[in-house]
Amino acid sequence: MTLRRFLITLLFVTVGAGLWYAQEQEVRDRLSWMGVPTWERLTPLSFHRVLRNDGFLVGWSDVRVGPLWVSYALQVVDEPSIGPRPGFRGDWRTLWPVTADSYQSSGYDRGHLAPNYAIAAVHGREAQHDTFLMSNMLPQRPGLNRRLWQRLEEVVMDHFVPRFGMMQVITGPVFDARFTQGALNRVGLVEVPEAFYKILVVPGETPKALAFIMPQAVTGDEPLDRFLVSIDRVEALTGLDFFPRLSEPAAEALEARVEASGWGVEEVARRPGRFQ
DNA sequence: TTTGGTGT
Repeated sequence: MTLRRFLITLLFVTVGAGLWYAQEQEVRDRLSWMGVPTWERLTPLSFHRVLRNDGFLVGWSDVRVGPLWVSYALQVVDEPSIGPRPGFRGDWRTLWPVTADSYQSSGYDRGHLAPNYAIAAVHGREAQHDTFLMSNMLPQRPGLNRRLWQRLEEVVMDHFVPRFGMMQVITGPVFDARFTQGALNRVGLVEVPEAFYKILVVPGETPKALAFIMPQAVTGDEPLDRFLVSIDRVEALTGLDFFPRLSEPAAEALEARVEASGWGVEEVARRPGRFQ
């Protein structure tokens, strides 16, 4: 009798775990392309766990006390209706006490990784709410956050997405490898990145990709194409492996070089920002 | 405000 009860319990647990796993895979496939980023070599600095949000995924590091990447899809929206900006909020899933006032008087902005406007336009109000979780923030210098990065976000949604119809985006931090410049440089508990990357992919038979790395110290008026890099370069600086399900030849074709032809970058590289 | 913080 007890054995039978045990076997029935085991059956339920197995089926439940299987259903959870299948659903998790389905969500991850929908919010990423060719697999979520993973680590090239497993070290404490590259280890992360995946937080599921409405409209985007976050690769959360308990060592950096911040996200290592976010992944989301964008598509053309004819008449986006954007609700007002909700307030910043802590995320209990991170366990770390990072709250809305954690960056207070630090000189750093709470910089969105998954952006408010684009996520709200494409994925709706609940998703917009999730972009204001502190697990989606990193300390960003105002000149970068409000100016150069804002210009890049605007160009993605207003130029690249209409040009190609849809786009997969991965964005995140680059940390300084030097211990005192990196691991010890924190706002509260959160490690301050030295730069940020953004990878844009147009899926298809011959996928196209564009990658940028932008440092903290910018004026904000720089042309965007000054910051173009290869995906291999981003992988070397972050220790992450992007698009792990891509075959070796396809990865080589997509990641080894800067291939900006067809994107029309020069048309938008000097487009001015909205602020200041 | 398609980004934000500071000081009142």
